[in-house]
Amino acid sequence: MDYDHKTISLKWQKKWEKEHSFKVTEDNSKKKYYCLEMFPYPSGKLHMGHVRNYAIGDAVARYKTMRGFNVLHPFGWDSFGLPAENAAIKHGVHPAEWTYKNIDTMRGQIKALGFAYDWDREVTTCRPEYYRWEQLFFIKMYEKGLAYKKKSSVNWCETCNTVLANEQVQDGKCWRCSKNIITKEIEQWFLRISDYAQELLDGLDTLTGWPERVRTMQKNWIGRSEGVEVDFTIKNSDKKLRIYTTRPDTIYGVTFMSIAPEHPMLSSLCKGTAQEKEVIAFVDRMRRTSKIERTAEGGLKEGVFTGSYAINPLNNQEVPIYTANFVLMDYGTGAVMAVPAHDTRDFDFAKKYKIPVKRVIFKDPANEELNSAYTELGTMVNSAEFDGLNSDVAMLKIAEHIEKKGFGKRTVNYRLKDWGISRQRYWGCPIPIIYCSKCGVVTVPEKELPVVLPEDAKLSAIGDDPLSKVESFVNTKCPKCGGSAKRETETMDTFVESSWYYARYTCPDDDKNGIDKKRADYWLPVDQYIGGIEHACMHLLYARFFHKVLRDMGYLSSNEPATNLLTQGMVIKDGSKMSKSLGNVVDPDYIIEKYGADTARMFMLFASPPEKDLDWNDKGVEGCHRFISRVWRLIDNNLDIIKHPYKMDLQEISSESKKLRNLTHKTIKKVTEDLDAFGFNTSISFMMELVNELYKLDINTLSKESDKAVFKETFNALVLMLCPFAPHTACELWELMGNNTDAAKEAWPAFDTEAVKDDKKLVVIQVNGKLRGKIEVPVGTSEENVKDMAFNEESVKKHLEGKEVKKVIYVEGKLLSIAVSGN
RNA sequence: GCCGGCGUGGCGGAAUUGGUAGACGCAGUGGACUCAAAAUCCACCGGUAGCAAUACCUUUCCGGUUCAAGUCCGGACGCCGGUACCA
Repeated sequence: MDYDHKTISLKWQKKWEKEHSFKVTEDNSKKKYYCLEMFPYPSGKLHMGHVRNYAIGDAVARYKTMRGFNVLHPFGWDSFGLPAENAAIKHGVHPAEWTYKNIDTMRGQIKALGFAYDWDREVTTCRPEYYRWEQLFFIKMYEKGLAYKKKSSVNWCETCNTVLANEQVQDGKCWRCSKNIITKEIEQWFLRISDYAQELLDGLDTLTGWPERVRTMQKNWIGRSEGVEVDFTIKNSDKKLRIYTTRPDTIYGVTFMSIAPEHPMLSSLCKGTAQEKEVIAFVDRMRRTSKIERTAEGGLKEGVFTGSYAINPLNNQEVPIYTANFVLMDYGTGAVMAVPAHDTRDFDFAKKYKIPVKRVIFKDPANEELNSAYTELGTMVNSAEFDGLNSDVAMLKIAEHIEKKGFGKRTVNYRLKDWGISRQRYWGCPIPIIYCSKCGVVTVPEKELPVVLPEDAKLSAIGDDPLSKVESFVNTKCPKCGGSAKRETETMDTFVESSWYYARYTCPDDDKNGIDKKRADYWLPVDQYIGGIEHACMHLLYARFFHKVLRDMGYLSSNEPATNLLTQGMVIKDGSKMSKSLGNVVDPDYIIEKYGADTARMFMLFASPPEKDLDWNDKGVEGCHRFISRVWRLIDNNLDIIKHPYKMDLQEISSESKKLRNLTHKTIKKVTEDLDAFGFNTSISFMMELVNELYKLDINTLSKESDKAVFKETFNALVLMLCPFAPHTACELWELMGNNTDAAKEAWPAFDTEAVKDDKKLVVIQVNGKLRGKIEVPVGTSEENVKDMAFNEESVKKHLEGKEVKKVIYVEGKLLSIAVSGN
């Protein structure tokens, strides 16, 4: 019977669907294993990156199932977001219609690949059954002070009268009307992730199952720094300007100050001075520049003198105050002391505006010319009583001095900013807030949740705070006083939905609290999370934050969402990332149709290790297809032996069979070990080697029952090992081989520790590091005997003639290295 | 600029963590089967010299440590990813 991938795939997919084969429930008698791939945004059709992600996850889930774990492997849709709205604007389809259509298409594709998902747990984030809980969490966060409103800047297009996402800004211009965009300050909702900065940082040490580079990236992203806040008095005023510095040791080298253009003190600093006009013009120009442009890499450092001076509390020196584009209002205090001698940026700025440079740290006190800022440690000078100290010691002493004198205090700062979640968009989760002219900001009562996204928003208005134009939505009653009130018309960032979906999967039907603590605690944390490296900082940090918030609100008990993380590489074709714009996209449907789901999945795992980028190659796919067909033919041709219940007597088997058994068990051992380490590519290559050997075997030599039993044992193991990679083919073969059990539920084959033992070892002989011979020795041969054999080996002997042996090193059963001298 | 990562045949990639460099697959070459082709099966397949045995070279480049380096250390070059000028 020929290998017919279409019929086989369909047969098993139907069976899995009908029987809910991968449905799981909590079972305390088994060890749980929660395997999760990052859920997709339903953008239209599946791309190869998805196939790769889910092929990896499915191999893990199926393998762990066979290893006896109670495996939770769910799937869902991250279905709120900008592309649905863009489609609405462009094609006039309702975002909901567009989204659900895409979900149906993609679900069909996923099912055609035969992944072992528990479809009874499917979650779709744009449905009220999902987002109502998000609204509840938001309200609880608001009550705890974790959600708050503040003014914050956004990209604003004055022509379209709308907020733009960073990706909608192209070269500082609006992507739709190509007009310049400006920075605008508006009131927005924030989640206080900064409250958890220290815990998020400390937690990284516990995440030993995460890639080191993701932990490093998050650490840098959180960016803890220890420094000092110091108050500088303004000359001719009783006002003080507070700055933050991580380098108090350089404070005697301050020659000017820089403050952000948005700094609240700026207008009073320049008021009535000769510079006032210039400052106002500068601030206005900064406002007219987009956020992106202003903070662009390698951007020009510029600023203007405010006309005011500050007094350095340590030496009473007067220094000019500038406003500069590179000082950011939302980090530290929005003001910095500038030390050009010891800070690169300040150095450039001082050179440009001819501000004096004063050195306070020297490496070598001899006259060193300064061509750039000296940022290293050294000896203190020009720093009053701190002269002569090492700068690292001075850093501490000066900080203490500042605190003692009341000039300021030591503080810890984080780069991590609070998470702005307001979006002036339609296709998102409504923020459950009501504004009442009498009662102010009021939360929607729990029993009135969900605040359902109205379906009748005008598509033409989408992109321009659309909810504000749906009167039936906006106008409501105040839950407190009953008077007329207005709803919040902003929706939440879609990163909010993806911050807790993994918890919802544990109890997707819960209608009491959103998260059923008992079930959540059984399954969480996720044992293996799999997804792209691009989510290293944003999604993965938000999810960690949310997890801790949910824990503190009593919804779950664990501290982190996922114990192990695998970051998979991109799918590349012809040297660049597969993308529609480059026209190098390979359609998964075509591959499934031509070669079958098993081949498509196996190639994804075989072509490269999971963390690395995968180079797509049509011919390579054929290689995997050939392998699967080779296994099929081999079994199909020998079914009469394989189906027969032969008994194995290890005393009876021939030396040929002993060799085969040795190879089989070694293969089981290696495949198992590599699967535990996600070495899918090497696992598959070991199976290929086994199959290559089986093709060389002369079946006619299998005369004894025990030899046939060994042959049969090999196929049993091979087919079971194939399950995580090519489940349809493996299940079909298992059935053909006369088994009436489900291969996917069978126990993973175990290797026989006796069978993997070799009775001979190959010892490699090196002379002065060069390979000069190989000898086969029985296991257990003494070092002396190996040496004797090696020194008598012809190929070795001739390299030793006339030379003095200086050193001989023996690595048991592996290598003998001889070091000689002389010619 | 800063941070993180990578560099092995014509190509994707292996290499027991310092111990035979190039497993496995693709492409290629030769053969078997076939009227022929496809499919399939078998063999070869880093470079130079040689009929051959073999010798020398070879993991981006230069240097170091070691009996032994793709692997460790120092430097250079190249590529990829992240990026919020973080005081």
